[in-house]
Amino acid sequence: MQYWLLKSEPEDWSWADQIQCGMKGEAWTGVRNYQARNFMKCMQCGDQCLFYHSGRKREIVGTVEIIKTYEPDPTDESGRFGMVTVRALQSLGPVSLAWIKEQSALQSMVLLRQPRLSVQPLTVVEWAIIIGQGKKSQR
DNA sequence: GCCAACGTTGGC
DNA sequence: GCCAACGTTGGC
Repeated sequence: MQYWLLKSEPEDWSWADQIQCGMKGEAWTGVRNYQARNFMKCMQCGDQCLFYHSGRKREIVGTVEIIKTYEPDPTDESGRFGMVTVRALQSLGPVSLAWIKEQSALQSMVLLRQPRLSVQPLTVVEWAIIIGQGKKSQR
């Protein structure tokens, strides 16, 4: 079981959108970066991911689960990139990028080192710290 | 709106 | 195969 972080511009695909499609989930299309693609190829059903809003928001707002592994992305005409399918698991109180930057235990997160990478691996520790904070800051 | 970081493209 | 030019992403 692996942990990941997925980034999305809320204007394109928001946490509210993700929740709205419920148990059937939604295809995570549009990744056009080889490093991100390679991480998606490693994903297995049951792996869990933090859902991060990039752009204006810059915060983690929930978790999703992989329910379908890597397959070709029909929105990619070149045929080079693929997608996975994810469904919403739970909402979290927002965990902001600013907060993450303040945590000494989170300084090695890929999010801080490679801010442009849209699919990233997480360590169990990073996952646990952020989930803890997300539950604490809920409502 | 700006800019740094990074990825891709294309000429050589 | 190198590298300059260019485009995109995303934080500030």
